[in-house]
This record gives sequence, C-alpha cells and structure tokens, in this order.
Amino acid sequence: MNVRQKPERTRLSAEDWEDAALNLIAEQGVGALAVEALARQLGVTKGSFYWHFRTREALLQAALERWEQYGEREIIGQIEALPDPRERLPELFRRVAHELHPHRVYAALLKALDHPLVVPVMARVSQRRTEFLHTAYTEVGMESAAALNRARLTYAAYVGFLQLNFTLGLPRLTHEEFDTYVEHMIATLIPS
Amino acid sequence: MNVRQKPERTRLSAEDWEDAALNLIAEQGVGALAVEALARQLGVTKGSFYWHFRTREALLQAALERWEQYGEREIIGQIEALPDPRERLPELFRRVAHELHPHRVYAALLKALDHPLVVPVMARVSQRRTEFLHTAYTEVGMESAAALNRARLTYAAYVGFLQLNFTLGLPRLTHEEFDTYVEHMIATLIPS
DNA sequence: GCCAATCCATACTCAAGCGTATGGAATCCA
DNA sequence: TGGATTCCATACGCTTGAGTATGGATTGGC
Repeated sequence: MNVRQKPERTRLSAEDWEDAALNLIAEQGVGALAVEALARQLGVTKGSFYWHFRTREALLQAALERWEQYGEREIIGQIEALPDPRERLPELFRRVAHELHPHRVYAALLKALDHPLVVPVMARVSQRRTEFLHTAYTEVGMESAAALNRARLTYAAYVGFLQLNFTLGLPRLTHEEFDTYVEHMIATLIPS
Repeated sequence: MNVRQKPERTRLSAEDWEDAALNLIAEQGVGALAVEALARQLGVTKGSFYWHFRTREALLQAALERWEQYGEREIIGQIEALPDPRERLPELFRRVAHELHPHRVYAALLKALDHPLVVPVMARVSQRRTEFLHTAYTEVGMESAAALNRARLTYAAYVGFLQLNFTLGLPRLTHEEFDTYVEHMIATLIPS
C-alpha cells in the first residue's frame, strides 16, 4: 500500500507532503485529499501540515505544479532524440501505451476536473502535448492544418482511452488485445 | 438560468427532483448536488425532499437511471433508420457533433467519475455505444476484430474530445474550425 | 364537507473537516 | 551549551451539509 513513506523520518519537508498528496490522489482521487487523513498516513498531525502550508488548497496547488513540471519531459525528450521523424510517432504510441504510473495520476486528475485548480493544469499539459503531436505529424509530411486536426484527434483518443479503461475499467483487454489495439491506432492515425 | 421550473407548481413529484438534479449536474457538476441547494432552487425546503427520497445518494441514483434511459435512443434510432449503411457513420458523426445539451450532462458526468455511483452508469452507456459503433463499422465492410478496435478508437476520441473541449475549453474552435475537425475525423476514422 | 393520504416547513441533532492558538520537542549554529 | 529556528502535538472553534422529528398545509376520494 504505502510505497516509501516509513524510513523513520523524524522531520518532514513541504516536498514530502506534496509527494504524499500526489500518491493519495493517484490512488483515491482528489476528493480524498484531506489534511488529517494525509497527516495520519505520514505519522504526524495537522500541526505539522499547517506549518508547511497555509491551507489545503495551497497543498493541492503545490502538488499539481510539482506534477506538471516533474512528469513533463518524461518521454518527449527521448522521442525527439530519435533521428528518423517517421519512427517518432509509432514509438511514442508504443511507449505511452506501456507506461503505467504516470497515467494513474493523469487519470486521477482527469476524473477530478470538477475542481477548479486542476483545470488550468490539465489545460496547459494538454495544450503542450497536442502541440508536440502537431509538429510530429507535420514532420511526416502532413499539411499543417490537417496535422493539427490529427493531433487533436490523437490526443482526444488518448484521453478518452484513459477514461474508458482506467476509470471505467471498460474493455477488459488482455495484453494481446491491447497490443493489437495499439497497432490499430498506429495504422489508422499515422499516415504511411 | 433556470429553464423551466417556475410555473407555480404547488406540489412536486420525485421526477421533478430528478430533473432538477440533472440540470444542476449539467451546470455545476455532481459535486454541487446538495439537497438544501436544490430545495432552494425549487422553492421548497428539505422537508419536501426527504419525503420523496430516503437519502441524497438515492436522488443521485434515480437521476442517473433516468438519464440513462431517457437519453439512450436519442440519435441511435434515427441513424439505424437510414437505408444505406454507408451513410450511417458520417451522419452519426455530424449529428453528434451538433448536439449540445445531451453532451453537457455527459461531460458533467465524465468529470464526476470520482463518484462510485456514476461509474457503472457510464460504463454501461459506453459499452452500448461502442457496440453500436462496432456493428456500424462491420456494416461498411470491416472485419469484425478491426471494426471493434475502430469502434473503441472512435468512442475514445469522442469522450476525449468532450473532456478537452467542454471541461478544459481547450482548443477554442470557431464553427468553421470545428466543422473541418469533424470532417477530418470522418475522413480518418471511416473507411471509404 | 370530511377523512385520509400526500406533500411541505420548522427546528433541531450530528459528524466531518478546515483552520487557529499555543506550547512543547527537536535541530542548528555560534 | 544556550538561544534561535524549525517542526510538531494538543485542544479548541467554526462552518457546512446530511439526516430526523414533528406538526401543519394541501389535495383527492367518498
């Protein structure tokens, strides 16, 4: 259950709280982010929390910022390093398809779009990723307008898939089925 | 703001509460569904509510069931009525693209997937719609397995688009841009 | 017109969860 | 080593919103 947070830390830092918050969000959603619960989980009390943060919202804000920067150039950097632009998109698809933990946070935030604080974060992230897809599609020869629409379509499919699978647990796919699905995506979305 | 609920009704029925609940959900999300707020909006007090429903969750449950049945055969029936199967998918895309109100509820529920009650409802709805797409794709000549993957991809793109646009308000599309996006979807997802 | 069923108002209780106040323990540093 | 800084515990106040109790108003059948 708890992944790391018991190496007998005597004192905590703000970053510790932010990490714990992100873990809790990934596992139980933003709605479950309560300061007393978090404190319990960290083995301290509220007194500690309110020394590091002015309010609960401040923690959420900080945790989201942390997540936004932290997980940003995860894969993108490696993809851009590929010499042949034609390999980038398929490789991106396959890489993303087999990541897991980043998606858990992402999916959790996706189903917490109720909260006003997460909306701008997700908007920025989506914007950047769509732009990345946009240039990737132009690099394989698509005209700019078409490439942008294809990028939107691709990212929408990605987001939707996370919702349907992670949150709804919908198409109970085996590994094989999942792989053929990914290949189907590649075949239909990426121009040959 | 309030669309209909003031024709001087002297008494309310359970259905009235359910409709009001759905409206409130569409406008402010599931999180905003509070009985005292709803009562105020309907011009009554909690006393009324707890006569019709045993608990807040009961109302949500009933409202969701109502929505699930109510908005189910909305477009699907009309699409199935089209004689030429080849016309169905494009027509479906264009129709769905220009609907508005049903999507508001759908999008609201999509970003309320935190709540355990909405998950099964959304799962069922998504399942049915994906199956509909599946048969539609087979009817235009796709092999069954490919058609299923294409259906998943299509529905994921739909769901993702709702998230990105409605909730994140992301790509501020003009009507023209939106139309070309839809045509782009049709061109890439539907086999000619 | 009267009684019973239906619908609603008022006035509470109760729990959850945020935030505050204040003092004590641990750590750093000069 | 002693004082300042940093971190935490305990105990409280306050608000919000769900649910209950009970009596009053309204309506439909006879």
